[in-house]
Amino acid sequence: MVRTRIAPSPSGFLHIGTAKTALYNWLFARKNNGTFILRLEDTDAERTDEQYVHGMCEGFKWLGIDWDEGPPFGDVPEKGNYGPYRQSQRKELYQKMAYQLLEQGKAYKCFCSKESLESYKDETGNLYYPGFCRNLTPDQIIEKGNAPYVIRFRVPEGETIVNDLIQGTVYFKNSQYDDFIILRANGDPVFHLAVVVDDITMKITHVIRGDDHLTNTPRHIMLFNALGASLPHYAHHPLVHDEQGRKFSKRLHGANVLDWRDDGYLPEAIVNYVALLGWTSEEENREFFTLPDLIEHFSIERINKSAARFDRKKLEWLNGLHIRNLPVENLRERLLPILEKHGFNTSVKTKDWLSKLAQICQEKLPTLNRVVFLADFLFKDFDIYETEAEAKLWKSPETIIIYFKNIQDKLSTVSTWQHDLLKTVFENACTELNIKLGALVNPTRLALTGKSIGPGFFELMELLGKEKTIERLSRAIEYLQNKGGITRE
RNA sequence: GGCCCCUUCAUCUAGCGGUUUAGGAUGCAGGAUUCUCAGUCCUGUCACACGGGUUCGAAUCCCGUAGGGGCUACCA
Repeated sequence: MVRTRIAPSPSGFLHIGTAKTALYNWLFARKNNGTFILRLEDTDAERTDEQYVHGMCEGFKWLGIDWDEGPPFGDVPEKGNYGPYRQSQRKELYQKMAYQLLEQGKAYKCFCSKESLESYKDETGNLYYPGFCRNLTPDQIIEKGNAPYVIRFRVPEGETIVNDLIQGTVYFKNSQYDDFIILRANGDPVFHLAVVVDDITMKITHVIRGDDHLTNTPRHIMLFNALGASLPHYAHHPLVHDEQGRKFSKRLHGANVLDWRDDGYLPEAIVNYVALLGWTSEEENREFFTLPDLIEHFSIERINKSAARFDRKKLEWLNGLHIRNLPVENLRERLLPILEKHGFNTSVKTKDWLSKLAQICQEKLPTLNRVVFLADFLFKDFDIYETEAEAKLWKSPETIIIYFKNIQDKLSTVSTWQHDLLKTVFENACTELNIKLGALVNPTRLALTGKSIGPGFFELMELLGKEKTIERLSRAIEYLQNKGGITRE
């Protein structure tokens, strides 16, 4: 039975890198009918904040990464039989294990204060615990009385081998690790102990995580061995870099997964893109994957060893692809909150009307938010015409006025306001005026929408409605007459 | 600094000793379609970090060099 986990520290929002790790763990579990566990590594009370806990869970939910076992979230109570799933609630367990190691002589009490150790560094200038308390006699320990102490792990001699599913076999000399602390003076566990104890007790079979943990893994393996537990399989994947090739800083927009939601990206696209950042399908040249597709094709063997840069442009392309892949009704529902957020009242429109809106915008949307630009004129009147377009399309106001009056007359007699019929009306007008369709459509688009670009013209006019169309034509004619007057002076 | 990992077009990558004039995608440039934009289709642009080996033969294996990243806390 495969059991994987994502173990974030709730000291910030859901980082894109954490999302990648979560996704890989989730995919691997789903692929193997295993269990995916969410565990919060909140042993550092200083840095933990409930709002981050909430943001992370919300982020996972948004991405579609659900957990089979994990702490309570919102209305959902704790799930799973290996809880609690917050390290802050498992302190006694860690202490028990630490003292077990202490009794077995695999760990020892260290009475050195942090300050007193500051001057001890290795040849290279790094702090390195010289082992002052490593061989204290029982009498010496009794002498210390109630002096505060930490528990340090007695790092054994020899070497530790990491057999990694992605990195291969990596050798580490134990001598490069000093006797690290496993239990702090205040009784809190340190990350390494907590991780190992949890992975043991939660019966984790596969630890998939960022390769920033690769050099921590020997410590973990030594602890597993000391605790007499068998090792999980390890898979260390490369980190996600920003567009400059550097570590994806938390301060950067986009580091927070929910930034993408706010920017109008689909969770499907984020998941697809992030999966591709360091993994390829065995199916060559395929890039479009839904979550079920990913479950079907995912394999650890095809994860790369080199770090990948984040590329917004490619994400945007993929996002457009996923938007176009959505059934129109689905797209409509996703567009509604965005429209509402911009103050457009969608409740006065029919479902059918809104579906048509989604349909005429669908192939033009790189992001959902773009709908605001493409369709704002359908919800509110505008006060200015796009300047450049006006200069280009309404170069000779007198002529345009003639066009507009002509088409306005014809439109006012149309009884079935439907795009195909409207097109015919325009075609007739063009024949009559002896101009090409574009020569009439483009200036009219500016009159109706205030812009030179937008959805298909006849479709847009259908949604605008007869009354608004006639009204905006009148407004444009009036505007052009005034303008013409000024130029004549 | 030490230890560990990485290095194919601008970017994500395929490639796992001969099938490679190194393939795909994004981007960029151009063309076609067209009521604008977009989409779609077509064409073009662009790479094996460097230096040594091994081999009949290397992007693929080995060793150096350079560059990038990670770890090096009573953070995780």
